[in-house]
Amino acid sequence: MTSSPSAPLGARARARTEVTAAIKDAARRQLAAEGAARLSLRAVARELGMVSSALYRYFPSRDDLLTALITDAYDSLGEAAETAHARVADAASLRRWTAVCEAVRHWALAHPHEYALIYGTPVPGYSAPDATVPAASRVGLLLLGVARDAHERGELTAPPLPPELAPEADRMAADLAPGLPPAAMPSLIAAWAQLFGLVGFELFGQFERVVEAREEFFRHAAVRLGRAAGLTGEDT
Amino acid sequence: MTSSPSAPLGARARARTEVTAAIKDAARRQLAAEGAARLSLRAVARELGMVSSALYRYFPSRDDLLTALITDAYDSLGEAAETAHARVADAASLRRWTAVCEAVRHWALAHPHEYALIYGTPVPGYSAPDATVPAASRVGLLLLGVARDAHERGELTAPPLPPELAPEADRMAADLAPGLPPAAMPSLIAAWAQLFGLVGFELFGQFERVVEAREEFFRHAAVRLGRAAGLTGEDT
DNA sequence: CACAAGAGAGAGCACTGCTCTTGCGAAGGG
DNA sequence: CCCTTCGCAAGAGCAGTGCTCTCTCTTGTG
Repeated sequence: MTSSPSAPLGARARARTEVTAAIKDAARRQLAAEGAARLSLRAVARELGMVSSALYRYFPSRDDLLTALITDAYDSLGEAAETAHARVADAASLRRWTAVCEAVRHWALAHPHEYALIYGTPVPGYSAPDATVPAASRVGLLLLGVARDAHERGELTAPPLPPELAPEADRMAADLAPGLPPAAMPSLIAAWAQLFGLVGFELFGQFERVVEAREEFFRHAAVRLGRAAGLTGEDT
Repeated sequence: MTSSPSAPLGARARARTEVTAAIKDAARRQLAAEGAARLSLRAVARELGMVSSALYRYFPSRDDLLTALITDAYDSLGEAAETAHARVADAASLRRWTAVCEAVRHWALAHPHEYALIYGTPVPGYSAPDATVPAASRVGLLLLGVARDAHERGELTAPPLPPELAPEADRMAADLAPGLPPAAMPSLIAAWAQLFGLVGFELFGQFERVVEAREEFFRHAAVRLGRAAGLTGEDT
């Protein structure tokens, strides 16, 4: 224990957090330049003028460094989506929905390797060590929030639901979005996943020779995604 | 050149193709067990009782081995989808659509690492060296084929299209599916990408604590995906 | 049958993640 | 104010990786 929290914090601890940040920065640079597969602890150490073994004082393993980067990436994407949403907070529901979708796409195009890190192949065997869960949920929760507002304004109509999906829909609503009609949940969750299908395909080259007018294509797809999720009204 | 094609083929060439196949088999086993990141040339060689340098007679680099596995994976998925489709060749369009979707999902669940290899993060920097294109297109073309049949039966209604997307839609129809109404193309392409969003999210753990009744959820989502793509009629 | 071409072995280079030991210097208690 | 502890970095080293080069021997083929 060192003194009170968020106070002086001890010169030693301060240095530690600084070095930790420097390591993450260098790692993020390498990640952006070369991708997660080529991220090397030794190269990071070299860039910082330290020796590789010294890094292990800050991150017990390469995977832990990656986990830190993953959480940061989720947060960065979540924040980008949230600020984009805030910028159109007064618009109609569908407009806000597409704003979030486009923010996700733009962030992904701007940070392809970080996007790959969080929505591509899970890197080490697999992971997602629970600590990443809140950060990972931000975009999904944001979309659900848009839907909830739409519901309150009467701009959400749940599509018909097959009876065998009713209990699952009830559970989803109870767990994830109390206040939303259960029948709307499956479509919303599906739209969330489908959004990342669109983004991932564009980013990972699947649209090569298939979709040329990417911007217009995505904008249209986002609107239709919102409609499929139950949003009504104009996309002004 | 050795003799006529597909004839005796020379005992030497035969041995070569056999060893090549054995290498790919061993590599595929390792891929399925450990994932692409942990696939090691030396381990493959060990399993085959050869020395690592001998492998380079057959694959000039690790990435070339991976590329071969990628093509095989695309083909395996494509074949699975095609046989599943053939099995319901007489059913209504929407039923055939969902059959393909479910085949994709089941193949992915059965071959997670191979799915990750082709639809996850591009492994080495990036690749897709054109040789993979035909294999990679099979599922997409199959879905377009379902749509074309539906169109001929009058079971496809193109959704409204914003005017700025019209030229792109024309190009898509001309390049990918002559015989389909251009206005249907963007929705079909989007549905194709969105299908893999659903599958990828389930496979990569994004549905943890979110979707529990995966089977029912996906079946419903696939139907709605087909409807969003323009398919009408029953999903018998 | 002679011989070149093909295939495998082995050593070695540069690199990786990670561990363990050693020395140093600053932080903090008596 | 001294002295001890503790955090930090360095270095050597281990096991593993992809890949190259050279050498040898087998084997199919003209």
